[in-house]
Amino acid sequence: MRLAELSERSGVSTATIKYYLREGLLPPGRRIGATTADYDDTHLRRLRLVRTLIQVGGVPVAKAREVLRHVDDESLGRTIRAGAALWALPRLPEPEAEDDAVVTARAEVDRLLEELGWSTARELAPLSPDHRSLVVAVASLIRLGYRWDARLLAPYARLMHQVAVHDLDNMEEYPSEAERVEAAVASAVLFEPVLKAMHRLAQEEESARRYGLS
Amino acid sequence: MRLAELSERSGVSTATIKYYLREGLLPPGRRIGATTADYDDTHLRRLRLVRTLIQVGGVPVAKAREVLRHVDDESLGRTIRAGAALWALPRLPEPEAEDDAVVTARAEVDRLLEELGWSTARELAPLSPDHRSLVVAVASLIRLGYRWDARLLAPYARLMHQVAVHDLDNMEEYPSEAERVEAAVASAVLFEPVLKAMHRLAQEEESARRYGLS
DNA sequence: TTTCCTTGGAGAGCGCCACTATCTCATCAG
DNA sequence: CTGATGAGATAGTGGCGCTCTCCAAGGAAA
Repeated sequence: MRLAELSERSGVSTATIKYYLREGLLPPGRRIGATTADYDDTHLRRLRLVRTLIQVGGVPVAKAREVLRHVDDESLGRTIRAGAALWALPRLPEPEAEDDAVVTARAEVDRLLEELGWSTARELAPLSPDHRSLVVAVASLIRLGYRWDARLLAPYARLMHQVAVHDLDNMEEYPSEAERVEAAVASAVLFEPVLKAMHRLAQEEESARRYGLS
Repeated sequence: MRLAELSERSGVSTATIKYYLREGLLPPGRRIGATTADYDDTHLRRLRLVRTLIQVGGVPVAKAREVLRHVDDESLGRTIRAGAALWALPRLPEPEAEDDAVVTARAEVDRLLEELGWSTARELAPLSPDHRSLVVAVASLIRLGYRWDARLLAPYARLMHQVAVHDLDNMEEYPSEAERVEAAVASAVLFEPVLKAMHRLAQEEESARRYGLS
């Protein structure tokens, strides 16, 4: 199919598609003439993934390119490939300074991981952007005066572990390697809005049950 | 305290504080002279909340102003006040068109709520931005070819309900009304990064347990 | 063949947004 | 008196996701 058709089928303007091509988010079409290129379903699929990353996931274009580079890197094994792609997703900004809140937060997070027995997470702690994010978020809570210690955090973490078990069970359904890596990225990005929305709906529901709607 | 001290204690530049004052995110200080105003701990506390909303929560300035307006609205009862503040938080953009994916997603979400017995969420569905967000996110999943139906979503929703129960238990610890409303907002905004980070750490952990680190 | 529309490609521009720099003028401390 | 500091207002900056405009070369319709 040509650019115009790709645009029509995806609902993305040709100008934007050209932009994505330029930015390397979408591989170029197969050239079939000096002024024409041919796009296929893989382009359509990739375009939808790109739009999802950017519009739903709020992933900046530069980060999306990095993520997709890992997704396409066939030289890597499955776990590493998915891991690299996920680690390239954007997170909270670094803590500006190693202040008291950050130090306390780090200690609590470390204690939490120990209590949970998440040995891999503990080993990877210095490297993992997720570990850092967690520390930053907990530090913010502390700075606002909410005292969240490992004991309070642990039940949430255990619930998230259950969620992760579901995730991986679902992921294993997909037959090909590439689909599983893509599914890992898509679920990481799309699952957050889903969980977020469910979380707030659950809060509304539970709050209405406890206190009514007044 | 004066502006300079507020700036120093919060780590936010005086220029930025002036900007927040102008934008109405921070109430003006008590004027104690033609060229001086006095700020107190409530300003410091509010400033930290504003920074958290903007930097950690990624809430745009205009939205933050709206949220805070509800937080400060003493004419409302507790549930409505917290609800209004939470509903003012930003979400996924509206679906561009009511296409097949959106229709299917809406049906699945409605079925999910019924299956869960979340009657309040069902009543509020047409109004709730969270319901809409959930539909948009599920529609994206569908558009990407992942068939998530109510049966698959339900376990996640039940887990989120357990999380919400914890949230409200924790919230009840706070003595004053204002603190509880603020805590509701702060936990909605800060809890998402916490859950997100925990979710990804849990995925890494579980994935390493299943497949090793190779 | 001629005419006109479309294509790929590339640069510049736009609109939004969160600041940030600068300026003015009034104070107030030493 | 003087120099620093404060409040207030305006204009500017930098990043980002597009979007506009132009161009030369095809390719299709008459």
